[in-house]
Amino acid sequence: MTQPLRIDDLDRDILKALMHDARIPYAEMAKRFNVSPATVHVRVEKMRASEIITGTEVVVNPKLLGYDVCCFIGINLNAARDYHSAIEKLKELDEVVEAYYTTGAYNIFVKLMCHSIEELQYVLIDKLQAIDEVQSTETLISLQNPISRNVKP
Amino acid sequence: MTQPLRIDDLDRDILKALMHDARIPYAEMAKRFNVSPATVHVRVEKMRASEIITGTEVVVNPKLLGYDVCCFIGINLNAARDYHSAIEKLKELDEVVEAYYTTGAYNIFVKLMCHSIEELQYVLIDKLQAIDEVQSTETLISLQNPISRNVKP
DNA sequence: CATGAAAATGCGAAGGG
DNA sequence: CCCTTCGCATTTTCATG
Repeated sequence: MTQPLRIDDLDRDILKALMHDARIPYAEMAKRFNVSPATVHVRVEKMRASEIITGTEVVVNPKLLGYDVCCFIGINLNAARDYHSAIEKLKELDEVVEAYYTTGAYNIFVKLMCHSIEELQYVLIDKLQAIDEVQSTETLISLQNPISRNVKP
Repeated sequence: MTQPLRIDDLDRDILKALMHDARIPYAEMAKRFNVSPATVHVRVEKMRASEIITGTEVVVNPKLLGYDVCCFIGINLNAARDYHSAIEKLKELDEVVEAYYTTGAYNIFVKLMCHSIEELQYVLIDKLQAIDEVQSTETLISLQNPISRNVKP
């Protein structure tokens, strides 16, 4: 896996198209980029094999699923060595959708999605702060998400 | 749009499957959930129409595209009313992949992806801090991303 | 990298519980 | 009203040049 793969402009174009719509027909990309559908197929397979493309997923609107509250929480641990066990416990909380090991003010930084402020309060107090390894937390509530996109290939 | 749509267990199962693999055949979901492929089709169309599903995308590995540095930056603006114009300028920076309007210590919170620490330094000093509306920034570098997933339908 | 044919999948109409 | 069966159209996939 992960050989030092060469990505050319065609790969980049295909990738950009697929990052915008994973179900766009190969024939359409072929027409757009002036190659045959089979060539598109080969390139996509190559990028899957080299794990540049790791999968596909539908994009959902969390609000319409009832997730109205989005926030970030900086976590300080009692001891830095508690990192791994803390992460394992965070994985069990469905509300934690992202976690990062960070330098700076916090040991762990997480993104949380909740149905309501009440639920956030419950998750924060009774689930997150109930974790032994957690020493303190700092919460940042997001009111709006004006930019959300992927890296440029 | 967005009528108060009822989501039942079948919808949830289909959604979960599609969030894991947007190209899973309807026939396979049909077998798994004991309904006909056409029913799966109808449910997916319903969720697309109600905008619970807003699209599909391939999942890429940013590291293999050369994006080795991920960080979060808290931004304070000179004045809170500068929010909209600041966001417009942030949109023009390809390295800014997410932005949030937040309560608490910062006005705006962004996620940045860069190819290297050198590029981060350049983006931070010559692009981000060069924005008139920006008063100060605080950077949080992510060394690892042990949790990354979607909300539970 | 292109061609073309075979297999798989998506799609929508029409009918039944 | 929702689900299913069925047939056609599109798309993917692969062998060959």
